[in-house]
Amino acid sequence: MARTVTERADILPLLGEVFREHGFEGASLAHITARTGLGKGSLYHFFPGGKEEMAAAVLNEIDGWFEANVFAPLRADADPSAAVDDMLERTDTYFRSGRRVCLVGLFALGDVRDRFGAAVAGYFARWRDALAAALTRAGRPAEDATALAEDAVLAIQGALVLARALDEPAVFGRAIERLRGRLQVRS
Amino acid sequence: MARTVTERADILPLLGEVFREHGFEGASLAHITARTGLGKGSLYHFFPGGKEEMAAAVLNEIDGWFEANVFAPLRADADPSAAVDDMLERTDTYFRSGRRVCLVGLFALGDVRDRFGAAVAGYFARWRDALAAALTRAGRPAEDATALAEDAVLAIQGALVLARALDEPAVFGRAIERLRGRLQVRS
DNA sequence: TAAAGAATGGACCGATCGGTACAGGAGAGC
DNA sequence: GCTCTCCTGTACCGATCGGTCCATTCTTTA
Repeated sequence: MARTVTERADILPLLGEVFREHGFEGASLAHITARTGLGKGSLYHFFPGGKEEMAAAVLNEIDGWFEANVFAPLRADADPSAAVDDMLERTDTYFRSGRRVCLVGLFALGDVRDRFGAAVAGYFARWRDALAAALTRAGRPAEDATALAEDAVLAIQGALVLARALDEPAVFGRAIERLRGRLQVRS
Repeated sequence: MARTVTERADILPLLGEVFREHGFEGASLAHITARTGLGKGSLYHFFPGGKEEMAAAVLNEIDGWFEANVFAPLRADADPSAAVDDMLERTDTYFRSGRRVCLVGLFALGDVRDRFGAAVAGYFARWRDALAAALTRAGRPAEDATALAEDAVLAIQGALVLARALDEPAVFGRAIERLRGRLQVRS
């Protein structure tokens, strides 16, 4: 049989797309095989745990990307307010300016939250705390930093919901722009 | 056979619960019959269009509630800033202080958005516009009012996502509190 | 009290679900 | 060439899916 020299990591983005489009329950094996081009045999070879393991792997990959590209810089970058700006820019790019849904947020709303609860909660908690740390380092009082950080993370999620609900991606860009103003260090 | 003198309207809240818990795809007829106590015969008697008609009816009921209790007052109440306060309070009550998910937002994220696109978009658009109208009437410049309204609607949705993701309902209350400050008429 | 229509439960349908089993082809090492 | 491991497609499984159908029962009306 044809061998498709596929790496497990190569198909994670495709799996992510399927879960984003259909949710966990709606992402049937038929959808997954169609999108990835892999038969069930290959799929279960790479992910013996089935759909659950696939979703966990995708969540883990997303988490890793944000940890490396967003959270870590917020916590440790020499220039905290530049790190905040970078966060907004990378977030806008990642979510394709509001045309892409947040898989973690999607899972949070559904009943799969119970299955991936720790991963989902950890992702948002670390985002919020890393942003609060950056704002504190930038000179904000701790209390303001915490509130602002929570507000920013929540606004990003809400903007994704509203952009998709209204089928108006520009909503997301406007929200990011407002956040830029709100998170800026007051001079 | 036992007759359960049920009104169609009486089971809408139960249907809402099932859709909220499992999403559209996940809300199986088995779940629905279990929750409502109605057999498939009765269900299809009330909703000949099946699940799709059930979901549409639930969305319509939700929309009606918000239209009467939130949107209309925002547009026409004599005291616009009191209407804004009422909106926040009723929203907090409706979403059980962050313990309840927004079905419209949930549908917006999933692939069912395409099926109920008009209802979903209409709900959020009318919320945003009604709030903008109230803020304008309260003396805000039109541009500020529009931006503030969009930001508030989006923050409510995001707060619901984050509250559920972190399993921390208090997130919602804090978001509402911040909105109260942001939407207040500056004296 | 009899006929009509609304409401009801559940058997049943074909399709699809997630998952398993397995036979066999491709490539690496020898 | 041989073997051994890795990968692959697919036939198949029981369970469940949304939906149809119908005999039966209850309520209403006259």
